[in-house]
Amino acid sequence: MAYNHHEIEEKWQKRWTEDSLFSVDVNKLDDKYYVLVMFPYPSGDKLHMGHWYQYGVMDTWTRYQRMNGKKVFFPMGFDAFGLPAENFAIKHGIHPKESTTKNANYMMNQFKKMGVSYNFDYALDTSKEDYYKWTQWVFLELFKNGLAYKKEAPVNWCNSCQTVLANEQVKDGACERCDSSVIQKNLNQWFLKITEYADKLLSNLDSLDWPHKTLAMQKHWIGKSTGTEIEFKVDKLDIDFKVFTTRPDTLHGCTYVTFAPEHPEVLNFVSDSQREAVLDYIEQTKKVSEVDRLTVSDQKTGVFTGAYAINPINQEKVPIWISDYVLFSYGTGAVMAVPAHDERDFDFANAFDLPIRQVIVKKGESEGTLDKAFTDAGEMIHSKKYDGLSSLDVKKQITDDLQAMNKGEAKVNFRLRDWLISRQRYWGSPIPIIHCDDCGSVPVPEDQLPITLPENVEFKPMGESPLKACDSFMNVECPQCKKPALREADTLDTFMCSSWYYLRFPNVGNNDQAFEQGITDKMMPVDKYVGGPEHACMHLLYARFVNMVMKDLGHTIHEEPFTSLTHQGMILGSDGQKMSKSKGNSVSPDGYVEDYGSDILRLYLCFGFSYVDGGPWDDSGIKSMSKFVDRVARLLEDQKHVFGVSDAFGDDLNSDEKKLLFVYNNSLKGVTTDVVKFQFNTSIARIMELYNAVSDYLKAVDPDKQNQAVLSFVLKNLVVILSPFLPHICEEWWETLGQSKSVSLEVWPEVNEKFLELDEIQMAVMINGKVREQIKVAKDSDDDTVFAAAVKSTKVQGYLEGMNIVKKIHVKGKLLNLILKKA
RNA sequence: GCCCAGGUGGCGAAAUAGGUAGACGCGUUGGACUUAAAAUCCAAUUCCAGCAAUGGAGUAUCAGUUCGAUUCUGAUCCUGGGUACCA
Repeated sequence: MAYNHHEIEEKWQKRWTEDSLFSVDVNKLDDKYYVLVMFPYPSGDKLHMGHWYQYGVMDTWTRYQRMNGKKVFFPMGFDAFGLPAENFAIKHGIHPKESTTKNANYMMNQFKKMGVSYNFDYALDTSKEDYYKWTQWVFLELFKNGLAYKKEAPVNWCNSCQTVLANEQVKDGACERCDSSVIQKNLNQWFLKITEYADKLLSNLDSLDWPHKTLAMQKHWIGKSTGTEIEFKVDKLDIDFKVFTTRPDTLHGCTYVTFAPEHPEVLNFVSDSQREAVLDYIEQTKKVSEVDRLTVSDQKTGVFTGAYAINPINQEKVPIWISDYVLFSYGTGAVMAVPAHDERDFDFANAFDLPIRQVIVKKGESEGTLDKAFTDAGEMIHSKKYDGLSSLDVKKQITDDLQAMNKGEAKVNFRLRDWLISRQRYWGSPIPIIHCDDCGSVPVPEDQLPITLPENVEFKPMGESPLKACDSFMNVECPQCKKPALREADTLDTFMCSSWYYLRFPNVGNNDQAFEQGITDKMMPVDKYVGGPEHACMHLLYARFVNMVMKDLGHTIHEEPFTSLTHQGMILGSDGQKMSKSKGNSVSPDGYVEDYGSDILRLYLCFGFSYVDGGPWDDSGIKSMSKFVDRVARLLEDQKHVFGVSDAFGDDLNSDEKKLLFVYNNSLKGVTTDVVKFQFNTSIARIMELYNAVSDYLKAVDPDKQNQAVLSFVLKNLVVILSPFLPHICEEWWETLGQSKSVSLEVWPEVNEKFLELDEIQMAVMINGKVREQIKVAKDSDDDTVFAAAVKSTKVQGYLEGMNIVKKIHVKGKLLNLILKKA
């Protein structure tokens, strides 16, 4: 049963398409099972080994689900807008539309050659008008409901990409895409109010079947913190300001107040004598922030403003400073400094000789000199009426008291910031807004969508959107007052495209709506979503947000888009480093597909790694996959004669046959439970055990005594079980064995527990916790029987000599442990 | 610094409601077949000692709980991921 992988791959791919074997019609699909793998970017690198790992192995998983009766919807598309195509265009002078279309077509072809069972009828491309028309619609829905707004704000600017970035797209102060350093710029940009959904984004996490790690990352990224907002007054001036603190219990220990340097209020109370120093410092931080305000240093800097604040709890007058350790963008941009109980305040107070007053001590201890801030809870001191109380209780009391005085209230703050979606780049969806001098930002009427991206544009990055230079695009009339107006020139962050694509898939081809509620409510949520962990705080957060908004606007009934999430691991270069062109360690799958075939590469990717971990690429194992498949092929060839025989066998089985059926059922059980858990490596190990058992049986039993019915049964099912892992080869085998229907239409076999119960079991005999002997006993033997069997062994007797048995521990079916002591 | 994972043979990895550590595979070694090689088949393979039977050690390190710990508890070290003054 030798095979030519080129021929059979082509043959079966063609057959699958002709017979529409994996096609579904979402209109007729009830009780759906929506499987989605994060769609790729159509880059010039085509499908690389990582893609194969992600898409090939997930296809196996999906084929398995289908054979288990799931009515699978498994679409695929391209996240085609984005910087790489644009940069490629700038470098080589090929239009992004041309290069992405070419790459997408090529990659789609690769998918087909891979033999994946996608619903190709539902493919989409985010850079095509029939898709981005609706991305623009999604934006307008947000805009019309007050969730999109434009504001002047300090934003992250990547000089190399010549565009702004959302907070999530900045990693360690560097651009997530190109790794060059990010600076701050004040610009007027579009934001989406994701912060309005912070609470729901956080609380819903508990209901998701997602990796613990990812939930933790999102939780941390959202960063909810519960505290108190306290109103201070500037001494001698009619200025009030608020500070946010999670430790209102330390309010009596506040010995100064610090403002962020860019806080506009500062200029209203700075004293004349300090004005110059303050302005200097503000200038200085502007410069520093452009270099690396990101690096945390213990060396605190700051300047006294000459003004004083009045602490509302005790009317105490404390100095107001400015320092860059206070962030303008978080809380109120000003903090009450309690050096005794906050590490940053402590460092600052020491640097500038400010007083440190301890107001909490460890319970039962008295006040001492602090060599660092005491941040734990404890017992109140120097806090007037609160003295002696537990600081934990005082948090609430003091907040209540402040509220009664109208000087404060409980407040929740989030670390999450609004999502910046403007990009000063060409290759993205235009933002459907028209700027009119009289009417302001006017949404493009829905019937005018899509705002088509013009093709004849000079798209060299110049710090502002290339569309700005395209007069025919820019000049329009205002939809409201009909006066001349200008289009928004920025394009949408590509994360906007991928934030709703799962809603579009079941609706591909619908030209009247982004998604039809009847279909969407039926098809959503995605039952299994798979993709890389690098999207934990970007795509996965944005998608949840957009879906939530769509639900609140009544377009869908599901609040969470992805019920269950799994991250595949990453295939690294053989040097253990992330594969990249610049490191020269990337590995192409194409050569292996050519030499061994798509099935063998897929099998190796399943077997050689644990799926969620990934690991360095090493091709020394791929040959062994090929050898294994050859062995199975030879076995089937040798046993060809049994396939004409009925596979019905009776109860009259000898021990060899029972043994074979034990391994068969045990392997099947293992594969059945492991595949759903993404443990493809152990699944294949179980199948190899089955092969070994068959081969042992054939060696142990004379050919004329071999039970052909049992063999026929086991071998047929071996092909069935292998088929999700080797889709083409198994189809070919299945056909050769005389089957007329596709093997992928077979129902996954059921485990027969009867054969997993053995009459006689092997047990370990331990002496003082060490395994010394193996005995065989009937199953369900009681303590005495097992003990009797154990002491029959001369080896055990040797250990017992001159010893007393102190204790016997019998774990049924597993072991007997004898605890001995010298007599 | 903080948070979260993880550390098991020469290698990829299995096994955790506490119960025979190393399944399955790679590699290596020996053997069969062959004029020879490849392919295939058989056997061995955690380490140390021993011809062997066998004995001892062993799941990052050190303690602890237990008849019994890769699994539970505490401390330490290392690797990876996240985060970076969030008040």
